[in-house]
Amino acid sequence: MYKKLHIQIEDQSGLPVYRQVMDQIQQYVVTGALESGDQLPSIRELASQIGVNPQTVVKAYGELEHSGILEMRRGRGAFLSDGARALAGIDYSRQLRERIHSLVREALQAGYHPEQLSDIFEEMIEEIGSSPSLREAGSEPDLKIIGGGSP
Amino acid sequence: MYKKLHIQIEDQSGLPVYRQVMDQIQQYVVTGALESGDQLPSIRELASQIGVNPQTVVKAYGELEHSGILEMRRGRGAFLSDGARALAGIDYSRQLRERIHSLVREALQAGYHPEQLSDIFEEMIEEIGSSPSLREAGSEPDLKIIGGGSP
Amino acid sequence: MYKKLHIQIEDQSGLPVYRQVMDQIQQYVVTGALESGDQLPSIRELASQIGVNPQTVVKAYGELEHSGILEMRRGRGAFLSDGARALAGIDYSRQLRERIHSLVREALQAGYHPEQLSDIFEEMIEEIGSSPSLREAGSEPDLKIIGGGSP
Amino acid sequence: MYKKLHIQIEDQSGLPVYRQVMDQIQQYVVTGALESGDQLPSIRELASQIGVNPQTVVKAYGELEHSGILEMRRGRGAFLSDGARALAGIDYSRQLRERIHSLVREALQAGYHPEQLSDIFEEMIEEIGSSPSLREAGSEPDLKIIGGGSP
DNA sequence: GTGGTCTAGACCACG
DNA sequence: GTGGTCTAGACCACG
Repeated sequence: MYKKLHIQIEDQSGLPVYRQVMDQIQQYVVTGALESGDQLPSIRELASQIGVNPQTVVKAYGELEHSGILEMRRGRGAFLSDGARALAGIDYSRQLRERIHSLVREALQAGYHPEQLSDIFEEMIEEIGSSPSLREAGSEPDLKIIGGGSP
Repeated sequence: MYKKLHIQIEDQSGLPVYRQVMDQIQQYVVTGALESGDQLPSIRELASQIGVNPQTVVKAYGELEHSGILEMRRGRGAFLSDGARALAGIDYSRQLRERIHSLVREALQAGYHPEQLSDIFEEMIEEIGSSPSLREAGSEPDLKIIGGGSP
Repeated sequence: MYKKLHIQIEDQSGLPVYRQVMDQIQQYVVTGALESGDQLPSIRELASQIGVNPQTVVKAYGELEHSGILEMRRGRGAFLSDGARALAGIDYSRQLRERIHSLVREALQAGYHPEQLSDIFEEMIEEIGSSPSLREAGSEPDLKIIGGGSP
Repeated sequence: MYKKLHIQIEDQSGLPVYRQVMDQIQQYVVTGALESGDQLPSIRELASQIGVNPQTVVKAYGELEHSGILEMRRGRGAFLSDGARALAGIDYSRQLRERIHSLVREALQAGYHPEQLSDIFEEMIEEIGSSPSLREAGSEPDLKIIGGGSP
């Protein structure tokens, strides 16, 4: 009935959990993995999946609703709004390139050698790319369609 | 008498202010813009400069002291410790790996292929790594020396 | 649900309040009165019990967390870490040596002969070491268990 | 003209420096090493000897004056008052024994073996007792008479 | 001037 | 309920 999200929380990052949830959902929208009308997991479902308190998901969904990306329909669930993609922000690939750019710039400035940096990247890509949860679904590796279309 | 820091607080980032202060000072140390023995702005000075309560800077400086990067000298000020660069480097390299990890995870999760991602990285590393500005002007990017030499 | 601590603040001692709190909790751990996994009073609870501002307890708990003795779990409380006893023991033994050092220095400085001092020490050690109360009742001297077992 | 004091400041103790100065002077009085009418070093003299700021000694002398132990005579110096010994407190040897007693009790309770404790004591006594600054003066090892009697 | 501690009170994130 | 961060303001120790 809804699309299963793979949300991963990092404790070290310093970012509030609800924000990490928000960011990752928003990212799904930006990449087109989630589309207008799609149903999200219920608050309880997502909370238990990622191992946090339901209130934390309530907060994340609430913020997304506030920004117009999500619509909570009482008794039915959470759905991506019509304008979701436009609201979710700029082109993800541009955003991604910018993040990589500033990361690389900073690291080289901090004294890392290009080869070192390259090695770390390759190591991470291999490590994460070969993890079982991502390997299956191909081009949309972290999204599985659980039920049908939108309501 | 001390080195003026350009610390930029972003309210949107979700990171606590004291953490942003810590991270940016650490970045100065890692890039070599701040060196062992250098005096930092006083707590009150930095607090008023970035517009926060002194206690917030106390917290940031205190954490840096805990990690051995800073030395607080009562009545005299805050100074970079002898092993500052090495210690900051260790911290930074851990943080860098975490940032790369999240970035890669998110990108793969969003549907990028490992090869695509790898290509973008290599491209960025080559582009930035070959720019001449990094090896010259980049070493003291955001710092002005106020007053005389170090104490 | 948590172990009630009897923390006594001495205004005359010259030691900061947060330090007195730290030292006394550490003492509980070293003597085995508090063990790994035990829950401590909440910050607010302890603060109101000893009549100080919560921030003061935050500082004490924070320092103990830094030294690895305590684990703060957001929304759940403060718990003694796994290695608490070993870590507290290291700290304590350092402090003990310092205290003995000052005491001996002061006494010699005040005119005591090394032999006199040595005699007093041996006398005390023998007197206290042979008292039976130490091996029985002494192990949980100031602690009452509130509520059920440990979490 | 005045009695030279050997004051030793310990940075780790957490006690304010001015208080360590006070305590040690008071101790000299209690043990009889300093007597009514004796002149103390000047503020500057003592400050430079122990390596602290003169204001710190001002504070210590001020507190001792406040408690009636010291008399500051403008332009002449600092002298022990008539009632100094009575005001300085109880018999030092009793006080010393009490400190040793609670230290030993605590350490045994914390799990130290009597032999361990004894070893630490002997080690400290030997180490400090053989230090050159204490070896010379015999029964009043840390006090040298610099000038004559009281004014 | 410098850092260090503490209070009273607020609001947030999380369970 | 729990801990975490921040403010405004005070006073202390030290140089």
